[in-house]
Amino acid sequence: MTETNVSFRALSASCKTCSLAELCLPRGLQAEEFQRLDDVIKARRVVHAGDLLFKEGNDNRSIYAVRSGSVKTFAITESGEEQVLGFHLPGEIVGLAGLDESIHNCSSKALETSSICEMPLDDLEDICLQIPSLQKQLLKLISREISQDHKMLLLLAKKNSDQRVATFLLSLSGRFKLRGLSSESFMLSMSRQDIANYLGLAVETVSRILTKFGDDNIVEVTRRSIQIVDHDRLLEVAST
Amino acid sequence: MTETNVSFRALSASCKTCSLAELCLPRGLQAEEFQRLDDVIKARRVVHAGDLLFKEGNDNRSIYAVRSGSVKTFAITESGEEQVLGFHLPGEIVGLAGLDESIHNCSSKALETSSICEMPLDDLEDICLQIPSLQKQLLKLISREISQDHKMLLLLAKKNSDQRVATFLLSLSGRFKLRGLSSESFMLSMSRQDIANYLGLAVETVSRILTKFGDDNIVEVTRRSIQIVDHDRLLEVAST
DNA sequence: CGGCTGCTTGAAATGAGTCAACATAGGTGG
DNA sequence: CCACCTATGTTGACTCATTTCAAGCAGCCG
Repeated sequence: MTETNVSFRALSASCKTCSLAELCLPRGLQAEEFQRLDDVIKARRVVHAGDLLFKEGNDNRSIYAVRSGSVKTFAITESGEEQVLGFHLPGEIVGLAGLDESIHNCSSKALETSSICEMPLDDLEDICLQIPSLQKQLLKLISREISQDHKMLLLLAKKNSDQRVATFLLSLSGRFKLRGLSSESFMLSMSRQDIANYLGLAVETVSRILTKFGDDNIVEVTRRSIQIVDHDRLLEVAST
Repeated sequence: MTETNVSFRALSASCKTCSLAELCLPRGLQAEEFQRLDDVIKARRVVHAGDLLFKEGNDNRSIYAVRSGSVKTFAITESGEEQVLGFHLPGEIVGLAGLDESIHNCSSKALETSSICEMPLDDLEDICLQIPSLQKQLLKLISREISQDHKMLLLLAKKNSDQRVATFLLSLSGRFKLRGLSSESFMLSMSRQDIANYLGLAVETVSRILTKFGDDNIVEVTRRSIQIVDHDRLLEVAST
């Protein structure tokens, strides 16, 4: 086995592991190390809209990589309502919040037909001990998760409804771009209900704002298809 | 060096490290391991109200344990406002969000005269490789941080102002209790401004609600001193 | 072709914010 | 030691953004 770094191309070529890019790419693993990581990963699994990836209270500690499709994570409040905590697109990791107490403290559901890779955490922790750079990378990912949550706290605490929706659209746009997809034209895989829930707004408010953005020629919205027409104005709205 | 587990009493006896209970206690480190951890910790440091522990963009990656006093963490928004992300009481760890990108992505400021232990992350990561249980414990702590943030997202997205303030008081109460302090009677080290900012409310709203809780004989509030009179009613308000 | 679910739109209700004035505590300096 | 000054906190009146309630519309599936 050679000592060359595993490139993004090589990762992508490996069917089982291509969605692990986020976990191992930034530091560049040695091929041997990469193989060890590869062994941990269970075969990918196809889920359909509404299927649960994992459930609050689950004792099966794993993290999941979205290969294709999309999922949402959510918690259930004392009063039984759902709180959407985040949406996860292809290439992103889900389940990093569930490392405590050996159980997941939130649930995850597929928004559409999706392909998912599962990595049992016990195994992952073990090879982290063997591959220091992987441990660092895992910590980084989790830390990034916290940063993301902090952005969300800020959004909920300080931004008005226009800013929230604009920020949401820009976040999706940026993440699509990162994965090489169109940042200006995409489909929403989540319902207005999910968006509203996530942004702490009423469905009606989200609907009204999308219509308004449409009237103002900032985006073109047709049902779940989004076309960002004026990226700059959207940016302006998001931070104003 | 004996192989006995380090007890809480032993930890507490160690001046330098007593606030590390949260990091090493739950799994019980061996004495030798404990010594290695102890070596990482820089001497404790006394900070005064308004002093910065660390600053956004700092390249000095460390986590901090609050030994006495209290601190807040906060981020600065694009428009220059402050967003309070959390308050940290004695025995709690600060700075877990800053492991990514080699910089802290939020800042931390002392709310009163406080004693703080600093642990450089590079050293901590190194000994994590030698002490697997410590790695798990660190992951758990970070994961708990995420859970806490999720609770906060839920609060900001779903709860009204009464519920937010009630939840806040109960959170403090519970954390004081956990550290062996009175859960029914305590001092707020943070200003109304900080509370309001944290809860996504206006100062006036926080003030009004505290007054109302006082009128309803749920708590007694005198400036920054809080006495919880009717814990059950407070619980009821928080979740209603 | 219904019927269902998800989305949009309008009108009315309301919770929280804003603005402004006032109160009190703690600190400073004459 | 007292008088003043500034910080922080409280209270009231008014405004407004967002929610709630209610109705109508459109795409989709059996």
